[in-house]
Amino acid sequence: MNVKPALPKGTRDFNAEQVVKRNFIRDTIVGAYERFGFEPLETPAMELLSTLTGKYGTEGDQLLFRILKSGDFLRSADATALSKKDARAVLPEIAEKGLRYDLTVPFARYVVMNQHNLTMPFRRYQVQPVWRADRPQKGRYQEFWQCDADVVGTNSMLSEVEFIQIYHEVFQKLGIKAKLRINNRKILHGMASLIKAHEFFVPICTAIDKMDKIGAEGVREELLKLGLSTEQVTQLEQLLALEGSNMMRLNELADRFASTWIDPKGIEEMWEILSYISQLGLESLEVQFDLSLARGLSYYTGTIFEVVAPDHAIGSISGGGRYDDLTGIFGLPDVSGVGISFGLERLFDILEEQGWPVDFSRTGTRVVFLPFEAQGIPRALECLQQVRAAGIKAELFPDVDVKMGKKVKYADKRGIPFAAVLGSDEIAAGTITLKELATGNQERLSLDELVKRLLA
RNA sequence: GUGGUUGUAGCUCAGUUGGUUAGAGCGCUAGAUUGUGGUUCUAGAGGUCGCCGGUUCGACCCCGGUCAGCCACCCCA
Repeated sequence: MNVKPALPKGTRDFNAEQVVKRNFIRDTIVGAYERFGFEPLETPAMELLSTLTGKYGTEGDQLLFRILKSGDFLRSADATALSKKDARAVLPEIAEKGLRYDLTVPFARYVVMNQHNLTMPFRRYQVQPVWRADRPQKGRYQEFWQCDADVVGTNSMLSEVEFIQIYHEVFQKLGIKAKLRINNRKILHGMASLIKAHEFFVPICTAIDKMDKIGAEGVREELLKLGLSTEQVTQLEQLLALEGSNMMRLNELADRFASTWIDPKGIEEMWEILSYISQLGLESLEVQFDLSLARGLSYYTGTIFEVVAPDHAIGSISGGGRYDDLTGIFGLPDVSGVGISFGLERLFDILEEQGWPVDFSRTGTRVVFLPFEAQGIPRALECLQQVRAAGIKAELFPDVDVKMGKKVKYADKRGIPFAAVLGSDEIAAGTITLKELATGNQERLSLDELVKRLLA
């Protein structure tokens, strides 16, 4: 009986070319992280559900992949829960582990577990896959890779400033035109308080976040549907419609907050960030203080980041923010953290669309040795040792019985630029015939000459 | 999780109101070419029409279900 080979929904294989390209993105990001002093961390694919649940909002909890207990787990499960056929009641009985949903929560767990061994502020980066039971779409997968960096143990806005510098560096190196949208949850809270509708904080955020998708009119309708009065909505719209530079809008907002005794903390934080980065001259990254940015994981409490590529309709390519109490849930209060996360596959998709900043054609095997018959193999092995010792990627075509035409064809199909032919003539003369596939030119060379030629 | 849409050869796609042996291009294999690939020519292989069930004398085609891709919503990298 044959099973039909298939992949689970929302997962993919990566062939050689894709892996090389993905590694390029990964190396670019990791290189930036390391230059900023972040050190690596890896955590398990699975975490206890007690670690994961409740961190991502009700939506997020539904997207968690749960792992069934081993063994005859139904026998020990609570009978009444099972009899109700209520998944929510049964799940805790039959599953205690889940696949991680992001890298930030496992990081927070790690920080708390290792708090006595970590020197604060603690900075780490982490590049690993995460899983979400979401419905797949373009640029949206059930298994995807995140490239995170986080700093915990400092309230300083310099952390935010550093992440903006990292954004600048990474997108410049990748050649992606990027726009960083930045806001602060505290400012959003202030806005909700200003219109005296703080009890609607979360739905207000989801509504105004849709600004660029459904427009001002659509947002207005959503807000009214929440039960806000026309005056409240109008007041909110005035804030969202503020014009001018980042600083001008921030100052205007500060005035309004001050006149109504609203906590200015968020404003101050944003002001600090914006003034630092204005001195850094980050020309190739557009930074936009955007009051309509209201998304992000539910644990964010301060700064929130989102990066979009304006030339590509693929959603956000990076997100992040500050979380004041993520470690508090695990028993370590008063440790503020801030982090960002790049979505590897979305960056990949963008670069596939617009082209890559480097040429990957020279990354594979550079020369393949083609002995005519078995007598050529010892000579080929000897040559290969020397060629490889010189740092050249080289391989041997192992089957001598096939015709030379097929051997050369192998080189051609693999995209190997050079074929080194070893026949009885060459062996007798102590030479190698080196054929350049692209031109068809070939020349008889000594081994030293061949190495020199391949290094050119 | 909700709605829509697509699913035919390795790939991109045709397929007559349901009627006998389901086609094309590219790719693949072999030969022309027993020390040489890419061009050309010749021949060939490859499909339980996503899967399961139903209607029918008969289903790639109609109906139901299911799986997967894509799109919109929700949310997000």
